[in-house]
Amino acid sequence: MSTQNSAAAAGRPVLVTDVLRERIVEGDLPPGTPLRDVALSAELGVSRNTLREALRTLHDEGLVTQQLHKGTAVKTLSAEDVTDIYIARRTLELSAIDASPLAPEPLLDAMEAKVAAAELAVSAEAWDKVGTASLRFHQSLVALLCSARLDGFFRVTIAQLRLAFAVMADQGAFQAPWVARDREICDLVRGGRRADAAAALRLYLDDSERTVLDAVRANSRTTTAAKGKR
Amino acid sequence: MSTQNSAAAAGRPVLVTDVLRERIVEGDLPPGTPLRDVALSAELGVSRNTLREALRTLHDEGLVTQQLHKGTAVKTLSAEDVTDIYIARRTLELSAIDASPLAPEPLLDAMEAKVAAAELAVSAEAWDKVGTASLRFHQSLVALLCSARLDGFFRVTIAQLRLAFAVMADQGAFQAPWVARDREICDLVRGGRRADAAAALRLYLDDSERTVLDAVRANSRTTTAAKGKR
DNA sequence: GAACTGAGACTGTTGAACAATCTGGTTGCC
DNA sequence: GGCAACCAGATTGTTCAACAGTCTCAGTTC
Repeated sequence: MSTQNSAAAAGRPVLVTDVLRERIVEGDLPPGTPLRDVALSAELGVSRNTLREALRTLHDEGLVTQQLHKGTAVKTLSAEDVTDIYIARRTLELSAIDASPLAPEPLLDAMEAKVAAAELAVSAEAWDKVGTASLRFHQSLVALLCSARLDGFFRVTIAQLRLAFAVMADQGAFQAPWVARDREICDLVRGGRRADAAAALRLYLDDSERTVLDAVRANSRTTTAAKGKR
Repeated sequence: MSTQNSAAAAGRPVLVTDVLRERIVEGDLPPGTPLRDVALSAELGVSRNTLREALRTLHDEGLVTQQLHKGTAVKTLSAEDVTDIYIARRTLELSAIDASPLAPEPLLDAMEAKVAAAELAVSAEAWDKVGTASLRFHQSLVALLCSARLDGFFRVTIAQLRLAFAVMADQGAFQAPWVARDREICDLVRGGRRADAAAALRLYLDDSERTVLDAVRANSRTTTAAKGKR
């Protein structure tokens, strides 16, 4: 009766996986950080085997890299990863707009609620929360497709994208325009103007990809320079 | 994702995962089969912990179900799973046709090669191979999107679909028309007639979904009846 | 300065052990 | 006879300790 499991029964490995995933996508464990199983298992109070299971799941989710006998480390996104992720985003999000006329009303409401939440974060100037809130809107957009599998894939993909966010310089108030564009897209979808919504989303994703790519390239330059200098 | 490095650097857990996945999608281990770790680890010559890691990966891939303290079993697809999977198929495959004009030529050649392989299986009357060969064509279609992540997701999704194939009555020569339609779609894509290709693929997936749904429903009826009788 | 070498650290994997939980059958009671 | 409590075996979830294989890196040697 020590720790009540409020939700459905979850084994320890998934608990540990959730903790580590949170730390990684939140930037607490920056890309490149080695994840030593003996140290982590001691810190989290679980056995090495349990921790290894968690690391394997994170590997399957693309959040960490595993090299035989070299261990596990938080993944550093390459430029190819970013373009790959944005192909997936365009595919799913544009398809979702296509399918929006068939989507049940509650899902559209949920989508609007996510935009509102993002706007709230902006007006509260909680810049560290804005990026996450915006991504939640895009997640709810994909949810219009009504496929749990696509939802899960998109969630994992977005988590990977946050690996890049973690190393980006904090943009502060410069994040507000993204939310305004989220609102525009959301309203166009709700208004049934699919073509306009798709066009706006396309531009949005192009701009977003460019921004993230620049950040990733800048980061890779500094890290390789640091390594070279050493 | 997990089965990429054919050459070296493959730990035992991924080896075991590959073996079990193969047995499952090949129908060797039919849906509902319990996977007892102690027996399996002995049979495969690995420790229980190693086997457990493999089972977790298969769970993450949606090929098995895991209930706390009730163990692991080969997943039985529900009707909802099938519709879910076909939403994903429509989303990815139709998007791939949209993107086909931008796809590099070698990928289009590879796609055509997969159709030819399927046709070869038909003319050889190797009916047990035809379904797999056809799915490989659809995999190569999605590959036109040029996203490793989408490729991996589609591979996993198709593997789940094969769980349904495994319980379907062997249709023998009735599988030939599917390959003819694959050929038609392939040629339309190569000819740049995207709209026609998309229309043909849409009909194809509708028919395919209906077929699989019927099989899954028939199977669930028999299994529930059998359980009730017992 | 480059190649060899050896110690230490870490990973990969195993086997045994124990607690918690599920399952099916048995007992006892009405 | 039917039903509930219950008990024993089986299976899972998790831990721990151990060992071999491999990598890293500093020190040594030429």
